[in-house]
Amino acid sequence: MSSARSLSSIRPPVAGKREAILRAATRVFARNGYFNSKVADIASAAGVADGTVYLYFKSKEEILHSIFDRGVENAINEARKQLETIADPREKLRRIAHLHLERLGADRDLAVVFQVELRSSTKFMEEFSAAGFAEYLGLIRSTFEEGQRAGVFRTELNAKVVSKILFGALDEMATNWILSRRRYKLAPMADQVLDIFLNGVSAEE
Amino acid sequence: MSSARSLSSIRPPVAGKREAILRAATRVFARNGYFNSKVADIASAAGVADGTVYLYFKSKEEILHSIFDRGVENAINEARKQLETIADPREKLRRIAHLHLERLGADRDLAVVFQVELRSSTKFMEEFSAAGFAEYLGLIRSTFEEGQRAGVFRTELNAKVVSKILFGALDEMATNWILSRRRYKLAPMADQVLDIFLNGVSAEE
DNA sequence: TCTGGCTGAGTGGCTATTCATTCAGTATTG
DNA sequence: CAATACTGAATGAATAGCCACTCAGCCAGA
Repeated sequence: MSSARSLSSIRPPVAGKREAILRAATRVFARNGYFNSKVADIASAAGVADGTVYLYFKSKEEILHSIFDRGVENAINEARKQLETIADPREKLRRIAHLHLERLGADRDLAVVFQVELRSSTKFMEEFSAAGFAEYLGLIRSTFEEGQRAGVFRTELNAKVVSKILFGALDEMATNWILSRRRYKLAPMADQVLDIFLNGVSAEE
Repeated sequence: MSSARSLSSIRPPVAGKREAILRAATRVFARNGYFNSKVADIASAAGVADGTVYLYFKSKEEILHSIFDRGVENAINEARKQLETIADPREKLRRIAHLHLERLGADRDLAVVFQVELRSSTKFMEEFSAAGFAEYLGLIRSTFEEGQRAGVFRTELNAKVVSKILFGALDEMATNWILSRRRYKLAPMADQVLDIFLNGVSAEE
């Protein structure tokens, strides 16, 4: 906390602070849980004073919201972009699954926040699901429907249910990965899930 | 609370109160979330004084633990019992899935606590998962392995991963059901999940 | 000197837990 | 049988500690 006068000013003049707080909050939330995390902890982890947090965020809750919003937005954008270059709906789903697990597997703290902290209350989840989550599920669903029209997926299946199954399976992989003390790679699980999933939903050849 | 002198003594001397508190707590946690629920709310919902809660439970957290413990124990016992009467591993898995969704679908408050409140922090989840959750996943896994030995499921699949997929899919059905404002029956989803799942894991015929 | 980003000690509100007290009901005594 | 003492479940007011958020000023750069 003792700020070296000359070095401290090297920091990027204005920007960065909001970002630093978000990153610090992700780490703190991941370690202690949202409700057990003190704003003071976040502030000190970010290297700013308590009050500074309130210059960038209205409340502790808004910090959590921001983490989620940024995360989902990035994920969806990235997915949308990559899907454009793929034609086969099966490969599209495989791509989505990979991105999903790669992203979470690359940042354990972020993963904890997404898999655990964001589900702390129905109120949270309802607000959140209204926002980006539904859109994400929708992305899976429309890809699946595309495959049904193309004849590669069984048409008698309910696309809504199917998309939940895929999402649920991936989600469980992520949650289990977090809770496991064994350190393994998360991303490769995507293929195992997709293998079973595609086998289950594919039309007869 | 005004105790009619003669009638009050008819009440079961000691029991009942603990149960009432657990039920009330389930409702209160489901509505407000664990961290936003006051012990005083639970007490008044149960029709007892604040202090009485502490005659039956060491702390607010222990109440949550108790709800979980009782729930998982019941679920596993019931599942084990029913599985004895079934031979076909495919039917066993179907049975498990049905029981899973029936149980949650029958008690929305309990479902909320299980799907949302119990995941409020890694600390909780780690403690909990150590206990009953792992056992539950194990039940699915051993059933699947039984099917592999019997030749009805593809033997090259990793049973651990497969059980997570099935659990994850069911879990997502339950969570979605809770968050949906649409009122539909949860239990029938089990068949849709199993249809795809079994199709995905079955050995060639 | 002025501006505005930043600071961090202090405030107010909140709530888990405690514990002195009450009071049925039950045993003991005369 | 009546009077008395005892027991412990239940109560709920009081406590103690916590922590999100505020704000009066500080300081660095222009």
